[in-house]
Amino acid sequence: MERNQTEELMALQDTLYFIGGKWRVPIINSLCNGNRRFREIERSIPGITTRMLSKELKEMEMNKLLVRTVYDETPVLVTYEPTPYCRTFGNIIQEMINWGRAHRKVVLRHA
Amino acid sequence: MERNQTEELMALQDTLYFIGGKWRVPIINSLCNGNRRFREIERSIPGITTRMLSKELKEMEMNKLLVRTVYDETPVLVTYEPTPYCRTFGNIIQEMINWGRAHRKVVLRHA
DNA sequence: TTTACTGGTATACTCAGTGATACTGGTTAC
DNA sequence: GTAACCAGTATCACTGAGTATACCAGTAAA
Repeated sequence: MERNQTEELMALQDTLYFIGGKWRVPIINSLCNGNRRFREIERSIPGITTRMLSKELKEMEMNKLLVRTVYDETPVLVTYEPTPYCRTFGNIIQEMINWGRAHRKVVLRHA
Repeated sequence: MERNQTEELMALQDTLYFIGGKWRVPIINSLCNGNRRFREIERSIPGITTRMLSKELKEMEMNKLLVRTVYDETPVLVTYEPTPYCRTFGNIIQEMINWGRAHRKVVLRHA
């Protein structure tokens, strides 16, 4: 019981650490919704800056959450494709969306 | 489709805002696991400081996530009881625990 | 009487995450 | 020629979430 509680907490904190930060989850969601190009993702998440998006996408590429592909066309075309690993967050994100919908009236957003 | 995507994102960001911060989710989890007293909760979450726990518990009381009760015994006894509202995070937390377990090997914790 | 528990408060600090703004080099459309 | 798109980079500034450490009053056990 006690041991189990500790193990649960560690699993929980691993997850929290991995999706920590303000933008990681919205970006995963955007990719899973079919957005692929930089400006497309940027537009799909109001409030995010190019700087933060760029930074997050780089980290996510390193963490194997997405694959960045540069097509040598003209003009140059870059796509960000979510990996199957990225999609393992589907359940968490869906539950978060469910919660947000159910409690829309309660939460006061910060501007 | 486009409209729907925006609505989803807002629900998602509401949730993220509400459970934002490093300690909120672990505290909810601790309460839901049956921990009730201040030092008990504190011990159940390694790394948290009294200051952060105190701060979070106050906010959570204001947000109706828990009820703080002072029993006028000797020595004084204080309990923190999760509300049904608090328990609505059960699904999200369970999914986070599941994810953490499944990907234990991949994540590198900080410290 | 000294140690350790309870439920916290007080003060000071720090730094990572985020925001704001501007800019680049190339392409296409008007 | 100029305006707007693409995919970003470069600086600078900031702030508040989180850390570290110490402390308090009361109770109780050794």
